[in-house]
Amino acid sequence: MQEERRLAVLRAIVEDYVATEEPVGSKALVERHGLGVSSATVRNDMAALEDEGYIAQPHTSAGRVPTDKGYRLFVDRLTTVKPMSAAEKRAIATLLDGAVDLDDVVQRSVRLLAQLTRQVAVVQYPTLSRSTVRHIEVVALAPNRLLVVLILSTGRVEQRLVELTVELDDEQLAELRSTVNRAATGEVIADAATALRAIAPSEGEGSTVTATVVETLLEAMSDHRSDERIVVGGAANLARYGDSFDSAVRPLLEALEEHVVLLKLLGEATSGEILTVRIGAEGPYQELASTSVVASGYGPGDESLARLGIVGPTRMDYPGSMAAVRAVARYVSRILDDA
Amino acid sequence: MQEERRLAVLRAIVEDYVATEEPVGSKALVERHGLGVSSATVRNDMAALEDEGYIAQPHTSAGRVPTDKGYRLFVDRLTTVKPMSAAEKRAIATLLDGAVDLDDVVQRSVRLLAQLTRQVAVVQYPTLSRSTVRHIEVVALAPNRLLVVLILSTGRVEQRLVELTVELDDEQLAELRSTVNRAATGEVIADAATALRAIAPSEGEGSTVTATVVETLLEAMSDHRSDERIVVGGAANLARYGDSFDSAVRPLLEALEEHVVLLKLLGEATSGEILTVRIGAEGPYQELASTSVVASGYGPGDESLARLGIVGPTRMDYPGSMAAVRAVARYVSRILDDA
DNA sequence: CTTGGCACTCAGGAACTTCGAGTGCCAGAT
DNA sequence: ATCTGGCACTCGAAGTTCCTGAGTGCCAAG
Repeated sequence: MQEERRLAVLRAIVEDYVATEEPVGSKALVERHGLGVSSATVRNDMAALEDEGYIAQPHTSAGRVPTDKGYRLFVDRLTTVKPMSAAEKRAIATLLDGAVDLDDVVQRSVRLLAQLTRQVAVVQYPTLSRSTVRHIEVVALAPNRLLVVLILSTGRVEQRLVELTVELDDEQLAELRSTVNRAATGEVIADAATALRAIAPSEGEGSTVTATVVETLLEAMSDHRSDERIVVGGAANLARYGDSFDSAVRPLLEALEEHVVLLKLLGEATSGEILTVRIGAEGPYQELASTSVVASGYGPGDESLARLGIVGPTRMDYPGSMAAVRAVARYVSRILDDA
Repeated sequence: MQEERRLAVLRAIVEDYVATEEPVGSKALVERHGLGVSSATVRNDMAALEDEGYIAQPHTSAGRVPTDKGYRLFVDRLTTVKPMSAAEKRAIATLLDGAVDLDDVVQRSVRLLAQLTRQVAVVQYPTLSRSTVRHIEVVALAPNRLLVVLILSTGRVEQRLVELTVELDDEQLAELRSTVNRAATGEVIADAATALRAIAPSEGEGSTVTATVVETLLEAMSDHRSDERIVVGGAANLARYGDSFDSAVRPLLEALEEHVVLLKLLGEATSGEILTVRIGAEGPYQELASTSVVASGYGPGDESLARLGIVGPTRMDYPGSMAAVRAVARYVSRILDDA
C-alpha cells in the first residue's frame, strides 16, 4: 500500500526532474501531482526512497534527484513505452519511404531519430556478417585493371580495384565472373568466403588472377571498417545541455568521434528488435557516467543486423526516447524487408 | 618607420592574444616581445591602431583585442604561411598514402586536418561535375532487375537499381552495356549526359529499357546529394572553446549539421589550390560572427574539384592552420592525380 | 617622437549578508 | 499503524559592498 505510493512518488520525481532539470522538493511534488497526501508524508517516503538508493540530495537543503538506480527502476517498472501518435507514425513512414538507397535510409534514420528525441542519434550500418551475397560483378576497366563489385542482400555495395600483372580477354573475364558467382552468390558471407577460398588455388593460366580477385573479395567481406561504419546526427542537440558542459558534453563529443566507443555503447546486436536502455554509470565508460543510451537492434525479418539508438543525458525523457527508437527501428526493418 | 612598428605591435597583439586568450596590455607586450621601446610608446601606437579599427578594448580598463579587421591585416600582410616540418610532411604523406579508396581518402583527410589544427575539419567530396566517366557497368541481378554502376575518374562510384517491366537476355544486356559506354565513357559528366540523352529515344524493342537506364544514369549524374556530400571531423575540438559556449559553439554545432551552410562557408571551388581565409563577420552568417574558416580547393592537376578546410574561433592560429590546410590539400590532390 | 610620471577607471574577486526552499523530526490526530 | 501540522534548522544561491591591480590616457620633459 505505502509501497505503491512510494513508487508513485519516485515516478513523479523522475518526471518532474526531467521536465524542470531542478531538484524537486516535497511541496512542489504534492502540488503538481495529485497524490492525495500531505508534503510531510511525501517527505517520509522520500527519506525511505533515499535510504534504498533511488534518489539523492545534491545538497542538504535541496530537493531530491533520481539516482541511476532510480532511473533504472523507473524504466523497468514505472513506465510503458508510449506509442507514437498517428501523425508521428505517418511522418516516420513518409520520410523513410522516400529513401533511394541504403545510404539514404541510414542518413534519414539518423535525422529522424535526432529530431524525434532531440538527442544525439546513432545508426550503425547493417553488418556484413549475416547478409548474403546477391551478386559479384567483375568489370575490366583496362585489360590489366579490374573493378570488383560485391553486392549484398542488404543493398550494401563494396567495390575494389584490382591491378593485374597479366592481361585478360573478354572470355577469360566472363569465365572468372561466372566462377566467383557460382561459388558465392546466394550464400551468407561466411559461407561465401569459404567457397571462394576453395576455388582460389585452381590450376591453369587464370589461376593467379582468380587468386588475386578472390583475395580482394575476401578482404572486402571481412573488412572491419564496414562493420564499424556508423552515422551520427543531431550533435547540435548537445547545445541544449546547458550546464554541466565539461562533465557531460566534452566526453560525449569525444565519444562521438570514436566509433569504436559508440559501437560498444550501442551494444551487441542481439536477435530481434529488443530495446536496450543503459543508464549512466552502468556502462563501461566512466567519463560517460552522466549519459544514457537507448538502443535497439534492427534488420529484416527477425534478424538483427545492426543497431540504432540515441545518446543523451541520464536526465532524459525515457518513455519518449524509447518509443521513438522502437518506432524507427521497426520502420527501418520493414524497409530492409522489402528491399 | 613608426608605421612599421605599429604593424609589429599588431602582430604581437594577435600572437599574444591567440596564445593566452586574454586581452593584452602594453606592458606585457613590451616584456614578451623584444620591441625596443617603452610601454608608453606602445600605448600611443595602440591608440592609433584602435583609431584605425584594428584592435579594440573589451572594457575601458582592459588590454586590447584584435578586431576582425585586425586579423585580416595580420593574415594578409603580417604572416607568411609557415611550411610544415619534415616530420609533419612525412606523417601526412604516410597517413594519406595508406588510403584504400576515395571514401578512405576523404575520411583520413578530415582526421588529419582536425589533428593538425586542433579545430573542426570539413572535407567536401569531389564534385561530379568536372570528373569524367571511366566506365558504366550494367549487371542483371535478375532478368528484370538491373544494377547500374557509374564509375568516375575521381574514383567515385554511384550505383542504382533499375526495375524493368520486360526481361532481358544476355545478348540484349551486352548490347545495352556497350551502347551506354560508347556514348559516355571518357566524357566529362556534362558531355556524357548530353550523349546519353541523344541515344535514349532510339527505336526497337530495347528502347524502353535503354530509356529507363539512361534516365537512371542521368539522375545519378545530376544527383545533388553527391555534390553536397561533406564529411566533418574533430567536433570534439569544440570542447576547447571553454568560454563563449552559447555564442560560439551552439551555432557552430548547428552549422555542422547543415551541410548546405557548411558548403557556403567553404566557399566556391575555384581553380587551383588557393587558400581562402574568411574571418568572423565577413561571412554571410551572423551567428558565426566569432568563427573563421580557412579553406582551400583541391583536385587532380590544377583543377579544383572540391574544397576542404577548417572552422575555428576567430581567435585562432592562422599561420598554423593555413599551413596545415594547404599541405593537406596538396597531398590529397596528388593522390587524386595518381588514381 | 619617445619616455617617465601620474591620476583615473573599472572588471573581477573576496567577504559578508540575506532569503527562502527544503529538510528532519516530533507530538498529536485518525 | 499511519498520516499530518508545526517548527527549528540548514545551507546554497543571489545580492551587496569593498578592494585591488592591471591597464589606460594624457602631459610635460628629454
